[in-house]
Amino acid sequence: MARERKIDMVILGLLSHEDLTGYDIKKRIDGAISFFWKGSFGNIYPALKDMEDQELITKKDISSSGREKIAYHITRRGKKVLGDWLKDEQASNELRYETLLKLFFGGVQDKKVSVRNIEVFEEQVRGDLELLKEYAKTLKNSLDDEDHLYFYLTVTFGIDSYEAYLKWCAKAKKLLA
Amino acid sequence: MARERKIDMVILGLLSHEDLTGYDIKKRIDGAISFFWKGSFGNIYPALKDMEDQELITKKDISSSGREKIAYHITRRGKKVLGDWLKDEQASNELRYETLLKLFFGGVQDKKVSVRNIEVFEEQVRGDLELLKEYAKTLKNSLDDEDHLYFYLTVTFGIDSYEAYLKWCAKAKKLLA
DNA sequence: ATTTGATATATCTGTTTGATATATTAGCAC
DNA sequence: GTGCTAATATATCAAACAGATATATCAAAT
Repeated sequence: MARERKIDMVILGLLSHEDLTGYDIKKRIDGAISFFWKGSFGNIYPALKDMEDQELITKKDISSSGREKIAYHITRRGKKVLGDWLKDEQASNELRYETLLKLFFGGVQDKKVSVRNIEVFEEQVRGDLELLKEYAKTLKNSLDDEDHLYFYLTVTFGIDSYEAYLKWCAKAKKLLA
Repeated sequence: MARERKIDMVILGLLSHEDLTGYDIKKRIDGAISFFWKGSFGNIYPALKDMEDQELITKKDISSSGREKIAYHITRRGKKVLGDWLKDEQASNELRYETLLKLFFGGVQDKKVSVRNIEVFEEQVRGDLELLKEYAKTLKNSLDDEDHLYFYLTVTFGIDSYEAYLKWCAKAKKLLA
């Protein structure tokens, strides 16, 4: 069965706004998107090749002098595929938190080890939360721009859940003390 | 570079409590652990083979009549590896939420599509939250049992974040209305 | 002049996912 | 007791993904 390759949708989504090179796409994914989805050169470049074969995107050589540069543009077929995916109600939402895994098996070690693991997690979250709050502050004043609105929604998702994480951290440390 | 295979740690963690077959391990992972980590036969069975070669686990044939059955037991070396992983402070915590991806690119479609995607997410979360609350209710009365305590902590993490998700869903739908 | 870091391409190895294949056993309906 | 179905139990395969690496250009600072 030909499984649906999710990276295709990420790329089509990005290309629906502007033409981009593979490298640009990677940078965009590493930005705000990375809070809820990741991508690597190892799947971006093959996906671009495949999608060009399927005529979901077209490429244009925009090399300047020695530097090779290929920009990709979404086709009508590509927009159709993106739209169908958006309208498809099923969505896989997965957490992959090594910290929780370590906590689950925490009984193997001294409680201090678990407390320390929670503290490390707490620091990570605190840092990311600050970043997200910066985003939110900037976006909040331009929610009439539709793209900003959708971006803002994903950012507030991050803020709300990270704040819940921090509250949990405090409770968890107390229970282990 | 020999990357650390996370499924190894899940398996060692489970085997640190009791001897299990590959099938048992899969069932355990599909239970409460699946909220924060997944596993499949496709990586469990190869991992068991490798870890036996590395003498982190030993196998024992417990077949009865025709049915082939192999139980695995953790070795001292295995316990060492598990302990080292628990003490290692670095941990990768990743969200992979297709719903947020769809929302991020929501501008491509009518707002109703995004609202519907949030509603579907909301239903998923509500269902999982109920399950987690069941777990919590049972565990809460036996927190002096260390294993229950650690299990309880991961469960409350789920409850707290899912409750934050639901609040966000309400806000997000309002903003899109 | 040179070194560093960012840009830009692409591939490789290993890991994980999801589906499939194969066969046994237990429980239930008829 | 026969046949059906679901659960048990093994294992493999293709596709997708992650992370590292290779190669080379370009811009900017030293």
